Amino acid sequence: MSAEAIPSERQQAVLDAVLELLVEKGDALTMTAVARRASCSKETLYKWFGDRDGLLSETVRWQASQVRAGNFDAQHLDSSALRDSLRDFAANWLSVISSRTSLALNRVAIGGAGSPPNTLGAIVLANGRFAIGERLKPVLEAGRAVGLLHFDDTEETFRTLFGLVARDVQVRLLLGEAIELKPDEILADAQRAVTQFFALYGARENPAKPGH
Amino acid sequence: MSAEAIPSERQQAVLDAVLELLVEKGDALTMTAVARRASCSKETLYKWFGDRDGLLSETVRWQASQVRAGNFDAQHLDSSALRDSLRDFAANWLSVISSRTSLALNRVAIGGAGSPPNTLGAIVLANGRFAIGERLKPVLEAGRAVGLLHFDDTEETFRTLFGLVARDVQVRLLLGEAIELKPDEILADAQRAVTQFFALYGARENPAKPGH
DNA sequence: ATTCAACCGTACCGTACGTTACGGTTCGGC
DNA sequence: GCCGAACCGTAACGTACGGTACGGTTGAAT
Repeated sequence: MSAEAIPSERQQAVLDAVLELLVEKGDALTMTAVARRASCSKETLYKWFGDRDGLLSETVRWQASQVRAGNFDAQHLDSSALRDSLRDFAANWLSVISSRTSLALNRVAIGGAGSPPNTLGAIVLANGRFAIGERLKPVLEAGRAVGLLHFDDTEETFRTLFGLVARDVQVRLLLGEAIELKPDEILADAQRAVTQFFALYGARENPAKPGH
Repeated sequence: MSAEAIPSERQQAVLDAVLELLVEKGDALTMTAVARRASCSKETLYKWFGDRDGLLSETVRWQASQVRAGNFDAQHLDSSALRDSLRDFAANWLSVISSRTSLALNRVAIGGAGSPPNTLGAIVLANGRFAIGERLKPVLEAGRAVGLLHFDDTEETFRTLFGLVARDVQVRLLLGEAIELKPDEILADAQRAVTQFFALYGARENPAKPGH
């Protein structure tokens, strides 16, 4: 597979097997185990993906292609619509970073990010943090255009929103703490983050009252 | 070494060698390389630290014992003193999580956090995220006691401050992005985080004007 | 001077994994 | 029905590493 090609159905099945094993075994994933789980030969793995790193890279892209959340349209943008969009984004982001597959992929990417070439880390960043940023910035700027938000630097503003949403959750999960996020907790957390975000960047009329 | 003992000077030299190699080689650290770098025998390594995991655990504790920042006293607590304390905390925390040694240790801990027993991840969390929380909470509560801060849940409040300080920096660094944080940038970032924090939790007189 | 414990350097063992090679099988095209 | 490509299952190779064993050396206590 070249870096741009879409994996065939058979190849997708292999990549799903990789995801399964990554969740189960963590970085102790072996090519033999992948071949056995996917009922394919190791020779095929190497023909399709080049080497172990290529297989993992393709797995990252495959998983990323599955979590693209719905787009946010900038139509009928009043305050509550913007708040809803941001809340949905935050909730989606929280459930992604706390999903077992995302955690497993981030772990192997981080574990291998020590010494170059650091292919996995770059791919994860491009498909995770930066992809979400590019999808959200138009929403923030649309909110600013209609006077609902006040800020200068879109990138900086997004980073603050990112911090308010993720807080210490991602690092704690990556380090193995067993945090269970139920759907309603995720929604409440997302709501809190958005409320705080509007307290910082929202239009000044109707000052928010954060704190609990 | 038992889990509680203080390493001897010779042992500290070994642990420093581990830190060096961890920064250089990442998770590809081998016992042979440690022995060679530290000019000691592998037999001694195993006698002192039990096994590879024990060596890494002791290294985490050793590094953590070196980054304890100065305590914050709650005397003469006016608004600017509290802001300074929080800013110093934030700046210290940013420089710690962006240091090469901390990054290397977090990477190996995260890489091994996939499958139990996850000793390293727990140790890193206890000495990092949770230790900093326990040291900062008294400051927040002292600020609340004198009416400078308004909040209900100390833990929740700290987590928000954590998010405002770290934002996406830690994850991006862990994934291998080459972000250089100069001291003045760290200080400016810390200042921004504290300003935003006071906008959310500060006393209502003198409303802050965040955004840049 | 002797003893003894700690330690260094190195050789060694078992194992596990990435990668390659090969024989057998399936299946679409002719 | 035949051919060739793609693929499966497995065996094999080379290497690298964690962990152990052992002889030699130092240095302090007696």
